[in-house]
Amino acid sequence: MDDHPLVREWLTTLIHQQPDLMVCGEAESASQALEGISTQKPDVAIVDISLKGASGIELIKNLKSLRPSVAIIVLTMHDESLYAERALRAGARGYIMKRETAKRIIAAIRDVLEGKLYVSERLTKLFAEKFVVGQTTTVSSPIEQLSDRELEVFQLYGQGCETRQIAESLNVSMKTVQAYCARIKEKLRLSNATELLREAIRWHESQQAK
Amino acid sequence: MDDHPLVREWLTTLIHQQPDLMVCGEAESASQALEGISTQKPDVAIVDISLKGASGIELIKNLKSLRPSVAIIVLTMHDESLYAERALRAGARGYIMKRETAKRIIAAIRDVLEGKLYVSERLTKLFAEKFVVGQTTTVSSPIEQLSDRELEVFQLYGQGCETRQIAESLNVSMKTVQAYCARIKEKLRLSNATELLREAIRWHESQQAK
DNA sequence: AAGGGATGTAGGATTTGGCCCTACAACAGG
DNA sequence: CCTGTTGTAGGGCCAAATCCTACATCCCTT
Repeated sequence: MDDHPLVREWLTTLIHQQPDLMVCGEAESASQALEGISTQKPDVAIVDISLKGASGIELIKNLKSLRPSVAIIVLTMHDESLYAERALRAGARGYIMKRETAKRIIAAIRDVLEGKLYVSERLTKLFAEKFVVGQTTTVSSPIEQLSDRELEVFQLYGQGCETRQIAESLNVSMKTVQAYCARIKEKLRLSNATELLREAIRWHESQQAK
Repeated sequence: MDDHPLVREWLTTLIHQQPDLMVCGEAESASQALEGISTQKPDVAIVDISLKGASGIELIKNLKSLRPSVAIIVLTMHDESLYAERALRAGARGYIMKRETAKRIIAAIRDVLEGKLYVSERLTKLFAEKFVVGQTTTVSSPIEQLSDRELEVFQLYGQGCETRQIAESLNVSMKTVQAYCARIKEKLRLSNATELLREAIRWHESQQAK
């Protein structure tokens, strides 16, 4: 599932070229995906975590709880160092960036079908290191300290959303969003909404640039 | 040219399926693109404006000045309402979002090869309207339309000031600053304070970069 | 010269949203 | 088991955004 028809088309073609794989459905949005997965019962679901509306992490959690048997692969342009860990903790079995080659993607699908975890070599090492160290060190950016939900609202602010819109797109009350804001401000040591907004926008722009 | 091999692969395949079109090169970065275009002399260049390093708009300008005969199509995930105008003013002949279908993309290439401009219907209308309304004086950036005072507050917002501080440093009442805001929003077609702040910060950062 | 639009300035009224405090259930980890 | 973190949200207060209106200046055009 991906919200760019282009990428979906490409992926479908690619997978069809493999004798042992088959595409049983595509989806543009989270709800479509959930529906398709219910009726088609695939072994693997490939999702982008930058979907319209809310977060992909949330989607993964939903998928996982509704259809635990479906292995989820995240295919996205977002940088792995920030999202991979969250995605995997949320229940994904693979994380691959769009900048990887076709071969890799097929390899990832095969790995995951066999029950293995698929992540880049770089990440494997990083996880291993983190595991050994016990997470005490390596806080490169305070943004990593944000919880999933906090990060979501942070991102949405960065995209130019307002509190109301964020609340709507996450299906929670504005009060909740404001509570997240308070926690974000605490974690990032920001003193007011303007600063938060500024940081969110900066961060968003810098992500964009990658 | 695109920095996701995936998208490049897909595009190449797609174009090769057309009997009348041919891919003569790919590039991952701006410099590669300039080099490839110099040696291969294509009729059309398809570029993403979210490349590593500098701005894609800048790249378009460079391409345009170095190889005026190459028609440029922007293929990107960035929202047209924000970038299309800049891209076209910078010299591109087409703007299409990745979320469009393959057909559209091929159609865009054909249109541009024939010397036509390719933009979405929505944008066509928007441009037409803008044109009719006037604006004969080629405003390369709508920011140039701002009056002195308006620009001052815009800049101050971009630097991270808040309304109160701006009012103080200009020695006027907050009311006045708010009035400027209203006019800025009108001129830049922004609908609320958050958007204004976003644009101000963006603009500030981009000035910084120069 | 007169009239019209843009500009600098600001008040009033209303709504929205930010901010502080509190709360509570679920879950995770020590 | 207890404590901390996370997701969720209500109440109340007040600052700020929004909407409307106003008016003096200055510049441009008819």
